[in-house]
Amino acid sequence: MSHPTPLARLEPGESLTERTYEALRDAILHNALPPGTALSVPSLARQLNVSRTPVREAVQRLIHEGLARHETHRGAQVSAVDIEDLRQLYLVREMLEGLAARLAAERLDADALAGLRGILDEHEEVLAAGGDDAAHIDLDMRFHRRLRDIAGNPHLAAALEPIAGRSHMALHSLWRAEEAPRLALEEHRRIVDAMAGGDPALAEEAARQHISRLRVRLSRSTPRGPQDRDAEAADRVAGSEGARPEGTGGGAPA
Amino acid sequence: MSHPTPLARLEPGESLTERTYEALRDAILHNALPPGTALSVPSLARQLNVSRTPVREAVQRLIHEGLARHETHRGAQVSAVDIEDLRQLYLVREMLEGLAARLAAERLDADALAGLRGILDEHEEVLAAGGDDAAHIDLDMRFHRRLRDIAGNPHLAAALEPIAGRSHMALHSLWRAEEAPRLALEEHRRIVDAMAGGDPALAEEAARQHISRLRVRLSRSTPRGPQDRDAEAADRVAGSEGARPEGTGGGAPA
DNA sequence: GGGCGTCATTTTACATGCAATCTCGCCCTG
DNA sequence: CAGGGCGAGATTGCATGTAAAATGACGCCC
Repeated sequence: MSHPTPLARLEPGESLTERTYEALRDAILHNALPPGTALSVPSLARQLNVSRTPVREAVQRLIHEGLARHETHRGAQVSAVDIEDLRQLYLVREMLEGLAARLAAERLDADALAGLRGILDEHEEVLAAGGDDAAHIDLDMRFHRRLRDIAGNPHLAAALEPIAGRSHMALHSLWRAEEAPRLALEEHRRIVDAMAGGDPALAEEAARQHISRLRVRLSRSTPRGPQDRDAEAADRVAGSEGARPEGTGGGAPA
Repeated sequence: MSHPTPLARLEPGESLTERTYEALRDAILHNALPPGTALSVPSLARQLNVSRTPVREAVQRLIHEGLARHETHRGAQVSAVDIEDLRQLYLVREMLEGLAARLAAERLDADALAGLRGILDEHEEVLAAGGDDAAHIDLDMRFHRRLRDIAGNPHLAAALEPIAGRSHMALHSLWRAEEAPRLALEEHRRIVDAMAGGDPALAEEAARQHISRLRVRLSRSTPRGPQDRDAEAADRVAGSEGARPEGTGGGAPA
């Protein structure tokens, strides 16, 4: 059996456009269509056995969300998220995940808490079973997606979704099953604990620190860092309780 | 001369899809297509003298950015941003505008500063000349858009753009040329002053307070506010210098 | 007179046609 | 053998065709 297409068959349900979009999106986020892959509309249409129209619309949606890039008369290709992109993405994510955690903490109920804990437990199992990178990234995505669902602010979710998506894309090429996954899980736990403890401000701070540390680890793993010095220091020092509400913080006043 | 269409003629330049999108977007943001207006693809195509394809794609883009809503087999219509939406939008905007102001302050150069000050001056003139709501809203949009351009983070700009767009849509139905425009201008000035003073943290705080106060004024003008009490108090007290970096802030730790 | 089924119209969602444009490999030239 | 131009094929961008579905008006029956 040959594998001319890495795309999952379209699942039944919504419109063709919607299903095509989801198939492509999942393929990209799971790295089945790695960055740089050309997204030729006619070719995808043939592979998925649909006409070009829904594929075209799905690809445009991907472009809007930044999962693909577009050049006139040259078509689309899966975005490459480079280190600088990721750094900038994390700056935005830090604010938004913090807000999401705060709102989610304010609205937390038993079901929501159980759902989050369930994801954490699954995550723990995956890590214990030996690190499967893809599985870890998937659980990371599910955790954060669940969190913003609980937050109950659709505008926040809409803003955060593409940013989180692009962040996760980059992980496929950056994470080599080191310590990072375990650190991430620990930090997820800290967020959930703050939420369960009924402390929205602490939850916000924990979520911000989580992203902030991802950014710092990124800086460490790459020999670029100009002004990342102080951030690294903050990461080394920061305890588990909400230190400065500033999280990343700008420089001191002139 | 009859006005069968409130849509500006398509401006020459980019692709038809792009120009159609911009025409529709501007019409919505300037309230030429008020919330609830049906966006029938064939009808718009006739009015704009293009085929349905570019119109369809433009409408989908609007939907994606939240300027229009979509129901299956029922087409799209211009979104209605209600009070609750606006409150939730402001929560997100507060974080993002704060980040934008901080980043912009860090990257500020003479040109950028002159550009911002120019907008402020124009704004002052408009207010002095007597309040034209539409002109004010337009300048407000231009100010914030310029700010995020200066910030130089495309991911932030992409996240903020639709949120700011929807926020501004709502103003058409909410602002009745009272004190709000002047307050907004004063707060814009405070942001720019902090940036000019080389204080990114203060700029961030000023931007957050700006949005936070918009939200509080919103709560005051509508008899809803459940937990807005403390926010109103904060607004009354807050001085011009960066008080708590928290801005809106959650409660104290348990 | 009011509720209900029916039908015409309109629209969406998808399919396909087509010209202009781009890419890329091949061949010709020096 | 290197370099440049050329042409074949593929792709984009836009236009249009079409079945299925929804809406709303109309008339009919009770």
